[in-house]
Amino acid sequence: MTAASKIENLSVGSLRFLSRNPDFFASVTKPPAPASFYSTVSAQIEDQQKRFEYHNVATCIATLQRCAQRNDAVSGQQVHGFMVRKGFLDDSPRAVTSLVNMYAKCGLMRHAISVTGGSEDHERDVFGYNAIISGFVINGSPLDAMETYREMRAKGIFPDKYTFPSLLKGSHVMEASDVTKIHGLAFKLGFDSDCYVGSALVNSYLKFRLMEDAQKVFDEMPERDDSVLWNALVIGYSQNFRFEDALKVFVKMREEGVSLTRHTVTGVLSAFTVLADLDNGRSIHGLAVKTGSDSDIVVSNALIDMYGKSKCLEEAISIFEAMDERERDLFTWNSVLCVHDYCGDHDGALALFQKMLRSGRIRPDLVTLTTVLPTCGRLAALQQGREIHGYMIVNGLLNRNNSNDEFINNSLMDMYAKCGDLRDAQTVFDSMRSKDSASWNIMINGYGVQSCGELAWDMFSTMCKAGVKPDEITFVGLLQACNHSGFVSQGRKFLEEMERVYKIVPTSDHYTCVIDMLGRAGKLEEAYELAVAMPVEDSPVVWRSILSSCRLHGNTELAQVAGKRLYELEPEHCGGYVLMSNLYVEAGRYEQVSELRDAMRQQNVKKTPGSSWIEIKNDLHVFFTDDKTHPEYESILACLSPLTHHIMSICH
DNA sequence: GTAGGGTTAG
Repeated sequence: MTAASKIENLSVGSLRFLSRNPDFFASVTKPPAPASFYSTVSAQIEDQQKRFEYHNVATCIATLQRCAQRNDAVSGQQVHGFMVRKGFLDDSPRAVTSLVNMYAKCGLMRHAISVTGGSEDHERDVFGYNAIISGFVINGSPLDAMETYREMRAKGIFPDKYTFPSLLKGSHVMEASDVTKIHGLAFKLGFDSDCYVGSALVNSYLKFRLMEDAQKVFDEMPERDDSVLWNALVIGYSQNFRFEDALKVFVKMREEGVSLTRHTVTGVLSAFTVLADLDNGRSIHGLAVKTGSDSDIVVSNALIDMYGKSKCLEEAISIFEAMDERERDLFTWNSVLCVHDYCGDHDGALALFQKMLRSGRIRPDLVTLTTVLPTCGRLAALQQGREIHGYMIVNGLLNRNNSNDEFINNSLMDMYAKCGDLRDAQTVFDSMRSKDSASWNIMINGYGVQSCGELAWDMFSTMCKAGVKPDEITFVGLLQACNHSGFVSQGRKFLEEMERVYKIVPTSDHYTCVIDMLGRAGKLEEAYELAVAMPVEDSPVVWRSILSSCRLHGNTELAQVAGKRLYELEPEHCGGYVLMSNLYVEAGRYEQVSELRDAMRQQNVKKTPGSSWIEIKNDLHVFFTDDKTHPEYESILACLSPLTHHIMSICH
């Protein structure tokens, strides 16, 4: 039993008794602990007690603050006993407040409550209420804080300027009208011009997206030289996706000479991260270096995120490498893992994950695992994915009734589906108590890519019956499923119903799926007509798809049209040239082939050879076209040939 | 009194 839980096990009643009978405090047992630890702590406490004999209320308060910082309820309790004996609590509301804060910060709210009265003979004053309200908010019970505030108001006790910031910190569980009411009272009492109250009000309004109210509070502040006030506005606009306003505030802040803090830097960086605005992100990095805030761990994490989301993996890595290994926190690791995955370095992401585990400093949490699972999926690393699943079970990260359930299970399902293990994906899916649209989408897509069109289709019907609204992604999966299974008329029907029945406007992705489906099925004219007539802009993907269908069905005329458009859209990309070249080779038009090769040389287009690979017992085996270098080449071929023949016999 | 990380398609 830990010292803190031992104290928590004393009932509130017994503590009240202790407060009134100071001598009894002396008999409270010392914390149980291993001998070496015990002797050190006990020596420290005795030492402190000796010093207290000569000390006053002020030193007690200072000690309590240290106890709170160190989460050391045991020493705090010793100080408590001493203060009771000396009668320090009787005439110093500040002393009571420090004591309450100490218990609250150590997570012992029941003790905090008992110290500040609550009994009939010992009424709580505004200081006591402030401490309790703040304690509830610190300990994640903002509703209790609100209740305490109402009780205080009902007793006719007026809040002071310290009440509002604490109370408003829990405003995310309130109604917007509560904030307005609190604001009204702060105004009446004249506290709304206090900069702490002001920034708390700005923050609360921003949480409810009431930007104009927040801006008004800010504009009416008599003194605006406080960074926190500005930071609140910058961060608020940023989080509400009003990046231009965030930047305007930031620029104005600079003009007015308000000093930047690490909070300003992270706030404004998050705007540039979402916008993937590398140039401005870099400027902020420069500013962070100038002001010295780049050494802050949160700033470093935000920089990793910014560079990564701008696809500058190397710069993200250099920030990560420059950090002190002991500073790197969970956020750092999660950011750097996510960024590797985002930039397509899936191998790097898995290697880093292994490094994180080996370092032993930071334990992966659910965010880490939900980041790494899709990476496993993309690499088809089923074994690693399974190990992570096992880790989650062993560490009790699953089966918890938390709000992240869908997130985690969706990542697991996706990993299994991408690795081709649809049975396990389905098992996870079936075990989920609540499913969101992503859960259904993952299964629909999973069945779709495995050419299990009917199963994908069934999933879709069940999803609709379960009352989950399909979204854009659902239809991408569904149309893909039709494509892979050759359900041409059904695919066409879904595209038409999307807008008419489900009120979802098809995007270029949806058209691309259908065009690809039509092309593969040999309906080249129809595919071409749709590409020309569709109400969205055409993309290289569309024409590459048509081009490869032309090759499949030997249509050189349409191929030339598609090839021309593809060249207009992306002259530097090799895909179009390769497709055209193969097509000309098959048609025996070797003159055009050499023309194409010249064009490629002129444009400096290079073709990276495609490869496939498989991982067996931690060994990676890679294969290129016409590559006979594998030591087991002969036996692989012996297995492969009958399979190829079998597939061909089914297809024809 | 203020700040940072995660799932589904293409």
